[in-house]
Amino acid sequence: MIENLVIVESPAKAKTIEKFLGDGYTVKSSFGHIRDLEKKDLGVDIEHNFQPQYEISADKKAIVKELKALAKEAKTVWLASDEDREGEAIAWHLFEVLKLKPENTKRIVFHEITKDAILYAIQHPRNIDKNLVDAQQARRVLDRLVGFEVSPVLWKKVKPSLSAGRVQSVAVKLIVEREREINAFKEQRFYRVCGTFNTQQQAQVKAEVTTRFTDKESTLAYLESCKTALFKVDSIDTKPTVRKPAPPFTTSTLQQEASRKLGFSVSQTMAVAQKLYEHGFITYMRTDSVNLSDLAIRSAKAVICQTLGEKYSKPRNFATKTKGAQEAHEAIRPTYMDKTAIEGDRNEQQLYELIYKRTLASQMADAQLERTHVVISLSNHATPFTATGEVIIFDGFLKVYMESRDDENDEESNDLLPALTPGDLLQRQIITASEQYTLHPPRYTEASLVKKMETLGIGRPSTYAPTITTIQNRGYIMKESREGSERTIESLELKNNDIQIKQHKKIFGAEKKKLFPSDMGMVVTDFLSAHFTDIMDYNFTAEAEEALDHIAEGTVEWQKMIGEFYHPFHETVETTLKHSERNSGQRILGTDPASGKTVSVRIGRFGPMAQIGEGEDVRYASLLKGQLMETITLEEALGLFKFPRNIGQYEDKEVTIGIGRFGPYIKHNNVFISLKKNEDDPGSITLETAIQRIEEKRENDRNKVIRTFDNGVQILNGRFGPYISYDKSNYKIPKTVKAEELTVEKCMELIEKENSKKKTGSHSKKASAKKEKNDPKKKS
DNA sequence: CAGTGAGCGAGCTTCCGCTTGACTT
Repeated sequence: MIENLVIVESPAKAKTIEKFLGDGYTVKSSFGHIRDLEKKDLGVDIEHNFQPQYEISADKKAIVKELKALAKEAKTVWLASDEDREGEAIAWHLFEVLKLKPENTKRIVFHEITKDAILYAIQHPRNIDKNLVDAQQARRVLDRLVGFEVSPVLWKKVKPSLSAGRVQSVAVKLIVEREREINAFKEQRFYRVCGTFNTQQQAQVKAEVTTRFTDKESTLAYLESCKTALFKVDSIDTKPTVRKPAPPFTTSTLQQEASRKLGFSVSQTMAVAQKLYEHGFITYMRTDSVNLSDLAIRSAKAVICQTLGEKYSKPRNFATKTKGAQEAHEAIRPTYMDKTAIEGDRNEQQLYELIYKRTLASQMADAQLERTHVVISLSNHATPFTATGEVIIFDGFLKVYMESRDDENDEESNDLLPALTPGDLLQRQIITASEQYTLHPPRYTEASLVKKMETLGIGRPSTYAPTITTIQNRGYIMKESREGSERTIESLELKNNDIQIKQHKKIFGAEKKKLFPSDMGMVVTDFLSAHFTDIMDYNFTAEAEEALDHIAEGTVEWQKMIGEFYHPFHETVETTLKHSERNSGQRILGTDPASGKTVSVRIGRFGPMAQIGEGEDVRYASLLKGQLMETITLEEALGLFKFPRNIGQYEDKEVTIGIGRFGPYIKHNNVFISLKKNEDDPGSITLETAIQRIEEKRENDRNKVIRTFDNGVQILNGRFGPYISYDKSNYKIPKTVKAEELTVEKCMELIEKENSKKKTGSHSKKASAKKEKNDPKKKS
């Protein structure tokens, strides 16, 4: 017999709370939602007022069984899921599934995991808020209807297995639209003029001309004026400014900062944060709130006063500005502010340090700065130089932490300007005019996409990372790094009385881990935008949220809201199925000069391809990585048909260059070798480089086998280090063992161990259910 | 692994948000 059963969403939370509550309380976790709409079918009975058809999720059967048994013998069941729409629904589903009785069921909520907060919650139970539950049901049903009615339209009109949804389709659209902005961007060349000057006291001042010169002639003319000009300090403007610390982390801002400062992907950030959370180092990592508990604010204050002094302390609470924030949790912060560092691997330590500093800084005093703006005029030209300097009067929070920005530019400004007074004459040292190009809008990174989605109110802290993974797995977008191309840049340098023209090389257009749309992403976005304008509208979610609020307030019935959306929506689905053309994104590029036939591109069964001619006597070629149907030229397309191409002989065997399913390759003596992605161009690779690749491949193959035993066991070198191969299966080697020292007996032992582990694993229902769920059908 | 792109039809795919492991060639 147990006295009290408390059910929360997260097991880590359960452990902590159990400690606070002590004897008489059994605290268990539901592991999130336990029930969902039917997995296979639509799961919504449209005929009967959109009645949802729920089933216990396959991976929750065991936990439901356990909770049922415990609930049966408990005197009181406390439903302590999160205080938001989803949490309320979880409580209600638990109530229904566990067949709880109203008289011994209590609903409690707390936003912070402290003893006081939990004891207070126990003192103030309430009932399940059915209106809030209904808002969740409406949200769930809406997403199901959109996803499961639009996706099949794509299967018929574009390609099987594609997906569409309220969140993912709009996320892809953001990437597609940005790519088109970039393609439409006309870059402009200009000259940026910078100079260094000396004061009478030989102190240096760096200054810049803020107006841009668009051509070389006017730039040269300006430099000519500089030759003979007198430079005079015209005006000095000094303004005090304050800088305020950023609020503590939410999921979104943590993902952004970890990406900028540590180079983490959003899913990596979440995985590391999960570890920190499980070890009790930080509070919950999926949150949209910037709120800190009183306890946290007090202990931050104590730490700041003790280590830095009282003048650095400024306790504050931040207001959440994010659209649709539900604020069921605190901001992400260290559990204990006096813990400046933790044990763990490098990533964990780095992320903890980031969270620690951000939290501490948020409770610190503003930084006091003084910004000085100096105008330096020329005696013979109207366009002045300006110099800016910034001096920190009081560093405040900057002592600890400084937020990074997406558009970090390397333009240096003077931190410190020498003492100047208006009328001072300055001595020109070097003046440089360097050629520059205006920059196209930046491509999204994973983290900046999350930021954009958050401002649009699309997606939730728990879904940002999975959504980005999904649209990559579906092939709508790719994360890629691209090497830019080298350009020769000119700079005009005025020194003494000479103007010298110098040339140097600079890389342009390099991209690091940026999001690019695929042809499929573009075709699907265009198709959906043409037929489902409302769902593809960036405001769709925000408007839906507004309607959900009315349901939560109890002023609108959830089925009414769904009905108003569904009927016109379903009409659109039907007419699109009936009337729209199959869409392959076909584009006519022109005519092939050799044959006079039409050259076009479209998405075929195996992806984007180019085609010469139609009907009989047609030739096909796959597009290369990095080529887009939208931007490929006729010449580039024709180039694809020059393969396979013989480039010579090596060891009396032909060397040919071809393009296959996995991109360009070298074929020699029936061996295939991939070209190096960024170095080798299939159109121009020389025999010499090809031979080098062949030799490299041979060398790698030689190194691949570390050892072969008589019974067929091999120790091989793989992408992730050494591993054991036996009977067509691979087995990992524990980090504690050196691969070279493995004996055949030890190998067999490891194989046995791994095999027995697998057997027990696949017996559990949990494991097999998972397998169906994730599988990005990519990779081979 | 590496040349593919017909057409038919069966049977499958798909959403968003809550939660963790399991699993890595």
